[in-house]
Amino acid sequence: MTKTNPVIIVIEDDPAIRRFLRTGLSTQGFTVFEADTGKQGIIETGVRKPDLVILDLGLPDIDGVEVIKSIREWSAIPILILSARSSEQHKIDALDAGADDYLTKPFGFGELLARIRVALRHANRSLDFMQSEVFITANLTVDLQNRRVSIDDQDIHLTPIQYRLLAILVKNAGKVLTHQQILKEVWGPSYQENAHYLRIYMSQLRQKLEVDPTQPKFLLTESGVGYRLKV
Amino acid sequence: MTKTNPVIIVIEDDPAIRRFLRTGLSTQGFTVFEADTGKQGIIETGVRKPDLVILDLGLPDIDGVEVIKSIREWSAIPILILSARSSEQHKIDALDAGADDYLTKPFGFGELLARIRVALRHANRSLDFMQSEVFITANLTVDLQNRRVSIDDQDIHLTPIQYRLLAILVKNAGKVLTHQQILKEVWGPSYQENAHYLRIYMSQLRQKLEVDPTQPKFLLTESGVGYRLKV
DNA sequence: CGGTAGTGTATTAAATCTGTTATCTTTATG
DNA sequence: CATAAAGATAACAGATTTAATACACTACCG
Repeated sequence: MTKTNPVIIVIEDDPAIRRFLRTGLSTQGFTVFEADTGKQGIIETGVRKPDLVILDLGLPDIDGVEVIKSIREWSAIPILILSARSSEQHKIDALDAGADDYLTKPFGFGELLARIRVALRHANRSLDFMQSEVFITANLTVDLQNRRVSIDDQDIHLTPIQYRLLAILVKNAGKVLTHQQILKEVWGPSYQENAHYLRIYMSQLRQKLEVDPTQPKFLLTESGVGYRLKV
Repeated sequence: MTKTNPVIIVIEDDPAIRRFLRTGLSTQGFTVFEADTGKQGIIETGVRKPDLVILDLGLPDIDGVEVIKSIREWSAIPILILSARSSEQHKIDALDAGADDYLTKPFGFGELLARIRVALRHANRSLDFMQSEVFITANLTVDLQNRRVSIDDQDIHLTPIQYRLLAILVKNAGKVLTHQQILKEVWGPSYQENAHYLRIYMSQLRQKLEVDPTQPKFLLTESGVGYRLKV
């Protein structure tokens, strides 16, 4: 799992400011792409799918508000406005068109970074809900984020212990887990003696999840050792 | 009409500015509550559960950044900073502590409103990206933007707590929310013990929204864990 | 062949968790 | 300050989950 840098697109016609932003943001660990016109910026945004757009409102070709609207037609990417115009109506128009923040030139680079962090924070929060890594084998689906288990797209209700047991198996899918490990994780450290509870609940899980509980397809027994979830 | 106004808490020690904000925001359709100290503001926020907090950093009792952190310990409510201090470091500190925007006095009221709209937009977008801001299942419709709940196109009146409870479920539709999470979001951080309040209000919600409250179709119980709104 | 260790399944009582009603208190509002 | 709406609290009935017990089955080995 490699952590990739956040991607930022700078849409700005002034080469000096562009350069200032590029070098500054790069050293802060962002990957920066640039565009010097509104049209170009819209295209770049569509192609690169950045994490954030920094947009100068004073572009030569299109009005900045149109750029905002155009991006908002298909995306909720945070848009941060840079502008020399400090008139209130400009700010209101841009923000209502879908911009997330508005900075008036001249601005401090530290403040810009802080506001970028705010914007990325927002974006990540909404992303949290979407990206749910789901475990799938054959007809079984386990969604640990949403605490949801389904078989053939049909929701299966599990009791807390049954779920915890399945969850630890999913988290270690493919690996053999010893009775000890499972008991400690699911029931707590003081239950390590009662190994038969584990069999009871494993049986219940199989009844609910396996097509033929007597011939388990994924909830496998490793005799004398423990259990394993087949991938 | 079920529609209730968005609630804003103004934490500000200067009575003149407080009055200015109260009258201005009220005429714009917001319900405004006030606090003149940081401590009071934190308490009010916990009790009222507003949609947005407007916070003056120059409070007499506690440092504004501490107020931000205190609220952020339990809630993601948008916080908009008003401040006479225009120093960059102040802005960075506040934004990194968890504030969502920073306005320097003197500010235009129109810009304040626009930035409030941005903040509310963010809050409402937590799950549904740009698609319908309206949640629909079977005969139930929940419009978070307009705070409107209807069943078979018939408006249903919900009390504030009932609505917040439903709203948090809708925002996390499909996901299991623990009692703790719900209590924290709906009643505030100090109510995490009183899990039975949750049951009472869930019961009320079911009475109002489910066809057969004894056989819930979307307001599902996850015994021992929490509740979930079925998608 | 019998015994043993490891395993799977059914049953049930106890413990825990949940739903609902009723009542009292607080709050908003004219 | 009276009234209505909403919220807090207490009490109890009902449902679910868990723990505990019992018993059947298999494979392996002497």
